[in-house]
Amino acid sequence: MLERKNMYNHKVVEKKWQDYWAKHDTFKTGTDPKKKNYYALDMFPFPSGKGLHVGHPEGYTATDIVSRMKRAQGYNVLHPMGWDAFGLPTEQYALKTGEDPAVVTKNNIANFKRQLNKLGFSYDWDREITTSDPNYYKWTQWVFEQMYKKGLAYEAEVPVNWSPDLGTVVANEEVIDGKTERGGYPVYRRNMRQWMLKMTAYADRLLEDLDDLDWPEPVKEMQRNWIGRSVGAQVTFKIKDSDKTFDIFTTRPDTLFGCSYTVLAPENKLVQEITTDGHRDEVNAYIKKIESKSDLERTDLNKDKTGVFTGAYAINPVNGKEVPIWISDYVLASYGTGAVMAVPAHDDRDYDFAKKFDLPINQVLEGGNLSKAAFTEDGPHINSEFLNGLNIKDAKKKMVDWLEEHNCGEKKVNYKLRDWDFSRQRYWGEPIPVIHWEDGTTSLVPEDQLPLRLPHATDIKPSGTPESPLANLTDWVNVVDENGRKGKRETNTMPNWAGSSWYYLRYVDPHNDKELADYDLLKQWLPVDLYIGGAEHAVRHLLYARFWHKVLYDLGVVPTKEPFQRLYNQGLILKNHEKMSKSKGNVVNPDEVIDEYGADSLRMYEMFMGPLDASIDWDDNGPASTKKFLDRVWRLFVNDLDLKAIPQERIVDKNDGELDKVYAETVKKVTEDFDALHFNTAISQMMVFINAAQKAKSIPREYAEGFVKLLAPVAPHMMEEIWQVFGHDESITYAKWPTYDPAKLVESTVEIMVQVNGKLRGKFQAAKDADRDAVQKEAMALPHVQKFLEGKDVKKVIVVPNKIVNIVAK
RNA sequence: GCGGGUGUGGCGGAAUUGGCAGACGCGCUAGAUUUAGGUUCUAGUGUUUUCGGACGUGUGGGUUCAAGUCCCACCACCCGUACCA
Repeated sequence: MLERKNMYNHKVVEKKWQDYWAKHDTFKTGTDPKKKNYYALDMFPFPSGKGLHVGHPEGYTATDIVSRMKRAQGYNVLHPMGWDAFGLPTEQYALKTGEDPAVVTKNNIANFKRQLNKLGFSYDWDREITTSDPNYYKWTQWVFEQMYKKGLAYEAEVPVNWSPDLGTVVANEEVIDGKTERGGYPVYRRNMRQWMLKMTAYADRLLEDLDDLDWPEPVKEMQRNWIGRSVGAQVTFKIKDSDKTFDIFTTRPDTLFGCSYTVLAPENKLVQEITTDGHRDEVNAYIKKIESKSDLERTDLNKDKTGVFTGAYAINPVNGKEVPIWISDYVLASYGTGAVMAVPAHDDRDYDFAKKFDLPINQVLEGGNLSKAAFTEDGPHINSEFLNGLNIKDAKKKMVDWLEEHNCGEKKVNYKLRDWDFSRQRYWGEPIPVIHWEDGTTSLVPEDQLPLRLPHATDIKPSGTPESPLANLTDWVNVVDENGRKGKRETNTMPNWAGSSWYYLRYVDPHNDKELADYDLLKQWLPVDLYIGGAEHAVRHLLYARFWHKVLYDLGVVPTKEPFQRLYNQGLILKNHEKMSKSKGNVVNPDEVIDEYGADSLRMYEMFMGPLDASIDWDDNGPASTKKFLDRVWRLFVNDLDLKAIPQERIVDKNDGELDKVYAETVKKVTEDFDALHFNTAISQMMVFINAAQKAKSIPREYAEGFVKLLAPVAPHMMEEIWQVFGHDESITYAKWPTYDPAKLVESTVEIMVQVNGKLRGKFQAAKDADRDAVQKEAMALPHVQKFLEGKDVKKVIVVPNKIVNIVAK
């Protein structure tokens, strides 16, 4: 058999070009001041031990295609990659195996990087960053210190999931039905001193600035709902026979006359102080019982209301009536003031509770049927003295005025958004650079001593207390200042979200050891032009990053109000309609796909499988189908039957016009679709072009080269190779992006559809923009149309120019 | 529960402002080439049919000359739900 030495071999060719790109620094970020800048960013991965799965390359290929197109269109392109390297899974793996988390992380990163490079992504690796690198987390700590100085970082008592059996705090995710996932031990909510970031101080700006962002509307909507701004009133209730008071937040101050009891969160400190002796046992038993419930179980999933009476009474400020104070788990200490007034006549939750515990239901709005359900709609107020007859809106205003006048309440804006619990009881995270001194004061580690390095530890076992494993490292924890004052370092570390809240800034100036990043460079590159990542990050990561960015904006560190101008969320890749997971054994490994079909085929299939934002089932046949297409492209353009691969003879200098229209359509559609991230339809258009080119007698060289450039962002390795076969010495990367002649798109004739009563009955060719009456006449004259008009009166004829004629007949 | 999303052939999907439903691909069927085929090429492929047509975009209503697209009600599935990343 004849050895076809030049036959396309993806293993050889892909390696060849990956080496070429690395050797020539092809993807080094451009700095040409005459060019415009474009920043294409991927959500950086957590380098897990499992390696890349096929979900990762979907978003990465999308930004890579845009980056490659932008380079060809004459932009300086910043397209970096890095590692979200701290995190719980690494810590737990290290614990289980006794390995050093730093070593585990290093190995995982090396594996991820190898896999990414096999996919041919055009990253500027000179800008690689790792969140667990002290040179990086120095600046994460620096940002924390700025927040502390501005009063945005503070300490508070916050509930955590405490597992006494594991001797550690566990993540919500690790809790299943009130038991730990590992071992099935009980979990208790207990309060702990935690570092908090005052994100609520930025709630309004986080809300308002969403409007100007080029983000999917649903993502903006989810963020708005998460922030959950609601306007209402804060009302102060006095406690009977006591000088104590408590505040409640309500969005319905107009119903204050209907308040028949109040409810405190069981964790509310006041509970212990006001509970009467007769009810103490019951109250404490109740608190004990709900300790293992999550917020979600306590509120929304909670169908059967529970609660107990404290024995104490509050005074309704508006009418002086005594109302009982209950505690119930449906009131959360973390939302509002941790206390509510209950108006069972006009609130569903209160209604359920009152029915169950036989509490009075006082109607203060007219309407509904209170024997069946609460009445929550608008109507005239009754039994409300000065509010009687008013609707909700007016009554709210009048009540707020009254409360302010009488010093027992005020208008108040409340947010569902909570301050960010910034402490983790973990080893593998950024140390919080704070020292607690024996005299009760707290100080920051001085900026010139940052980074505060995470101490190397061979034993990262749980401390057995709610503190992190760092508490075991007494050499590190205990400090003495120059005056002999003793102190202890903070043992909490930062959450994984910290490093990922600002990494996109560091890529701009990754080696700067004087500041987080140079302001002028940030000005050149921000905001990020395109940010792509998983939809699971739609709310939290993006909200945290926006918050940090705004803090840095206020500090004058960054030049823009917002970090990410354009955002896009890729969907999930499923297998048999399920999420891929090791336990289900349905994980598709990109290494194997690349080995068999090549990186180009994998990239192309992931882009062709459907819209980028959809969650789509993986088809094992997919990469084979795109390989088949790429092989057709190769054979159409390259003759590799001889010793040396040469362009096919059908590629000629003369243009006979046969492919003019389809080529122009293809350049237009591919360019527009790439910009719009509609890669599946762009690829389908390229398939249409190849189908046409295969049938054509000859292919103009200009069109062949133009097509190769269009396909290069998707299948860069094979297109580089074809480009070289076509006689070019330089990489295709910076070859000018193709253009088209719009005149070639214009049609002189159009096909007119003819309907009778909305059903298609015929069609005919007509000149473009033909006369209305002539088109109507010709449509009605069609024999097949005539058949359906027989014996009927034509009532109306609708003519849509160049498209359709609909004849309405009865 | 709440917030957000998605439902179109056997499968993944396509379809400007409402205007030819099913582009492109997978799979399947038939044929050709090949010693061979997990190769390549050609043709066909929504269901049904008395071959005129009838039916068809999750379900049930509605608006319109015309609905996958707009409106109302429902069903199913997916993502998030604050210490997974």
